[in-house]
Amino acid sequence: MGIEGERVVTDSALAGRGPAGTGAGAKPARRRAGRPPHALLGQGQITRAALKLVARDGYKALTMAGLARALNVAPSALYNHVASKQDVLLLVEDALMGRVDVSAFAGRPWGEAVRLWAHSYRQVFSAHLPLIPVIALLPVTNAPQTIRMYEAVTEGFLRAGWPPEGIVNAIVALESFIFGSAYDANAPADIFATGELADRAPRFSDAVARRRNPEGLNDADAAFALGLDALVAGLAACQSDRGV
Amino acid sequence: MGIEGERVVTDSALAGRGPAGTGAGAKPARRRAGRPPHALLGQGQITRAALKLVARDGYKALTMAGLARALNVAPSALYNHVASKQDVLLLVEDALMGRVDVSAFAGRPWGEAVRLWAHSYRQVFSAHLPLIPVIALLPVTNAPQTIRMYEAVTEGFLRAGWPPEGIVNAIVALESFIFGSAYDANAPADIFATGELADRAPRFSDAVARRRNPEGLNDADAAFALGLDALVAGLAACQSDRGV
DNA sequence: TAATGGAAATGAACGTCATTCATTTAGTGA
DNA sequence: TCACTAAATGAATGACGTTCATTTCCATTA
Repeated sequence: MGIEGERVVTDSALAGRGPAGTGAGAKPARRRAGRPPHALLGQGQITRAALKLVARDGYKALTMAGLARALNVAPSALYNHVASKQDVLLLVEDALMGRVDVSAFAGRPWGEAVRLWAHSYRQVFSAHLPLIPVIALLPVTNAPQTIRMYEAVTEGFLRAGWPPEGIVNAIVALESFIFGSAYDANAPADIFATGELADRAPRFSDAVARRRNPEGLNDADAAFALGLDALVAGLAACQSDRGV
Repeated sequence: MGIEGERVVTDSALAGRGPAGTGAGAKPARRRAGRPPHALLGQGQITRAALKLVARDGYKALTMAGLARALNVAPSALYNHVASKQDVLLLVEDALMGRVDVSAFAGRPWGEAVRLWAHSYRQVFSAHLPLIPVIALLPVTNAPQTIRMYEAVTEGFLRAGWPPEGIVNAIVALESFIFGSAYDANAPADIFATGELADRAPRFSDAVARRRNPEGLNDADAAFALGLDALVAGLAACQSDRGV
């Protein structure tokens, strides 16, 4: 909303070649070639359209053609603003990092802050699994929201008395657990169904059948809570032991 | 090696239509259409060829066409033995599970066994990142090596006195950490380079610069060792506290 | 004011990839 | 012996990411 200039320009720039007259409400409005009076695209619009598209139809629908359609633009127009689809994923990833709640590191005790951050982090990216390789493998350079998050977390660790030399490794360890748990949160309920091979794994099949979770937690949430408790407790203990 | 019947059949079934005569050493040997005298393919051959292809050229090269070429077969022939490329990935995944060392669960103390297993598990799949979504999201049914691994791990937990109700959650928590760490093991060295935005994240940039690892460990190995120690210690502690 | 250069759009085309289908051939069971 | 099925080829298809020539508009400069 606000003065985006989009609608005005779109209306005046429509070609008369539309399939059925020039009805103002016509959806598949076409534009003639050439640079439009005002810019239609930008990294911001692309990012927002990608987020909306993924929210509605999932990552299977996030194609350059689909994204262009959502923006009412030709696919090749996107390449004036991003170098590749990877670039789009990077934009989306950074936008999502802005949704990770790091506020607890400002005031709460370390253990509680880590837990709240980890839950938020996992929740955000559980719905965006295809971005996990992007986060885990691509440099954070030029990803301001991502850097902002790391800064807030680091501040929290420092405030809790962590030595700077050990902070990054602790964050990476927590992040690794969070990424893996995000995958697990999307696993089907029957992922451990042994089927015909049950008799070849009697103890495992029994453990799967007897699996019990704390009240109100599903399987994935219970495993995450267990691992997170263990990691937080273990890290707090390791912090004092482990010299540089 | 052994009586595979492959070579013999291949030689006799070659069509004389080869580009340059019928030289016995001709590489692009073509076969005429129709069912061959003896089967050329099977899930075993496909799995082995896929593993070899990935080992040589990586997952980018693991295409149905490339796999068919490695097997000296038309791409469509593969679909007589697997339903999809996902199916191929599943076969490869299960084969790799056979390489994960679970022997420590037979005799060593629980903490040491978990550590050895986790290191082996991470090492195997660090070189096979594209399989992680497959492991994490697809049911283990009809994946015998995978089930074998879980059985061995479960046995180790039971032997250490773990209550059956809590074993699966503990395994899932460890696995999540292992998967995330496998990604991290493939991250570039400069993944945390903040670049131009360094001044907006002074504490994080400082922590990255001052990062120090135990002797002989690179960044990824150090973070993995730290998190694994914390998880193992934390799980051992949680085991007693946490009732069902 | 006219000319020029670059930015931003279209639309056509390309190459890769997974997958399907018609066809051919060989083995198997009735 | 005959039908059926299994297992191969080769051609075709439809997505998808990406590139390129072309067109149009704006901003800068002579």
